[in-house]
Amino acid sequence: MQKPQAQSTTESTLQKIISHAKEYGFVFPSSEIYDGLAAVYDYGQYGVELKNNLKALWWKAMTQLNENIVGVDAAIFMHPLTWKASGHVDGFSDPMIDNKDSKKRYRADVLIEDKAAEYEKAGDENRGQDLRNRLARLLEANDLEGVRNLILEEKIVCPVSGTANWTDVRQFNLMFSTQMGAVAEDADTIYLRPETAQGIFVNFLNVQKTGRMKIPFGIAQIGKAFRNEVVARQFIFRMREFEQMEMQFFVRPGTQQQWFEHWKETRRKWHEALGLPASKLKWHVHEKLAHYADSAVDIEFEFPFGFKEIEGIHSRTDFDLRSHQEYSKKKQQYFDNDLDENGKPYGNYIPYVVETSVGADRLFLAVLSNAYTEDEGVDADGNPKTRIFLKFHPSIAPIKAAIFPLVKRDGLPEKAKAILEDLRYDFNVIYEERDAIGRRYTRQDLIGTPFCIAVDYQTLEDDTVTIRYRDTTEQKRVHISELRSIIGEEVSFKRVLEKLS
RNA sequence: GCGGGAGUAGCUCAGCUGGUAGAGCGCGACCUUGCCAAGGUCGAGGUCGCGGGUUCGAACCCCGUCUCCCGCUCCA
Repeated sequence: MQKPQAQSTTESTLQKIISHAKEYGFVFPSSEIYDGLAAVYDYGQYGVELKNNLKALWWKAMTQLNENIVGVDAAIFMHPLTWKASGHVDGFSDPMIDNKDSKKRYRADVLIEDKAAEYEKAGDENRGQDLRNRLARLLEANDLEGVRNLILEEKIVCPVSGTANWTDVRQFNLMFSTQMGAVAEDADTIYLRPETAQGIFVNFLNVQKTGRMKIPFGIAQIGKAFRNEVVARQFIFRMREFEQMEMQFFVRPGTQQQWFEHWKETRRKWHEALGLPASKLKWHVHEKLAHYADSAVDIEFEFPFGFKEIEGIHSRTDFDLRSHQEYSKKKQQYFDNDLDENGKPYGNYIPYVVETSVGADRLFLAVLSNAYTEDEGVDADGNPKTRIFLKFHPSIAPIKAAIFPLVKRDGLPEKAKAILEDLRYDFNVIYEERDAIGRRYTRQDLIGTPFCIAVDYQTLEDDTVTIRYRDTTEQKRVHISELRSIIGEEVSFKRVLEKLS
């Protein structure tokens, strides 16, 4: 039997990347020996190096290269009121209902609101308003059965099947919850944070005061977040456990638009500096804004399955700090000593916030799919073959260089190992002597190692080695003493970050 | 959660009308070799996703279930 043809080349590209990621130790399905866990993945030996490099590069760009941005690492567990204040408890769940005939799913509240709008359009304002009021009361009381009864009572039918054969109304809360404390009945429900941002907002004053931070300033954080997505798909693009790299920039009210523009441009440049081509990046401006935002734009990358968000830049106004002030009863304000146009201090205010938020796993997938390269060429016998390699920017490659003795005797291994010993404290380098040297080159191509260093008989005479470049497969003969500076120059974060200024 | 497709060795797959599993590549050891997936010898690795059922006998037929991919739905 024939394997079904892939629907399109883009789908098979994703398939190839998933297979490659698994086969060469980048990403494994979680708990695979138990059949895996839906939408959860583990990073393997090379994946973790790549991801760590991406995080380090982001961290450097956001904190150390900005005098006024510092980092925090907040706990995943937070006081339950945090999520009341942020709006996630009320706004992060939806009542859903399915029609059994058409198999279509709807938001139950939307169905009823549409019906109300229908009445109003027909001129029956009272009946429409009455319906809305009843819905509001049911939602307030979390009476899902009541919502369903209301749908039946109003004889609301599925627009597709035209029937009223409905399932129960179910609440899909996107936050994971658990209990804190040893005794469950006494315990409070604790949520796993659905975003890292709140860990920054609740520490705004701690950092501002202990760091003597002056507005405008930022707080950066890298950490895990959790969302119980109804549907998690597309490999590591949408996972239930994922990692965010985000920075909240606190600004004087009224200046948020200029800072929004600033970060929008800065962040896009960062992705380009990393090697994501400009042609594969685009803006997506949000038409419908989240409850906290006054401007929002995504940076989208062209994944094998189309343009999708890798980073969001949001102007969050003072929504979060103001809300935390209300719930915590602690003033979240800042005294601004700078003088306004009238020569008077700006004084007390709750800062506005501009947020940049990258999905670390999405960035990983973007970098991996961008790096995946198939080159048509010929093998040593002149037969056509495909050379597959991962074209990572050297600064983020899991392994920076592999050192090979040309043969496994005559003192070449010892010479090669001495080079390894000299370089390993500065770079992630490996030594390999098994198999023919051509195969060793290929193995390094497959995991994206940018440089291979070969020790041959000439090395014993004059201390020179060949350095072979992954992308071109070309070789150059250099002195051993030059290796540190050649590799160091290529893999330095500076090569990436200097493009930002 | 619904619909469609898939699950056999690390990877890609073969396995006929049911008769208790194979190939290529890869992997490990050794020999030979020495610059782009070389050759030879030997070897490891699979309760055919899992659980039931039918049958003398199931990778294959039936039922259930899990996971992945695609399309819906949802997405702060």
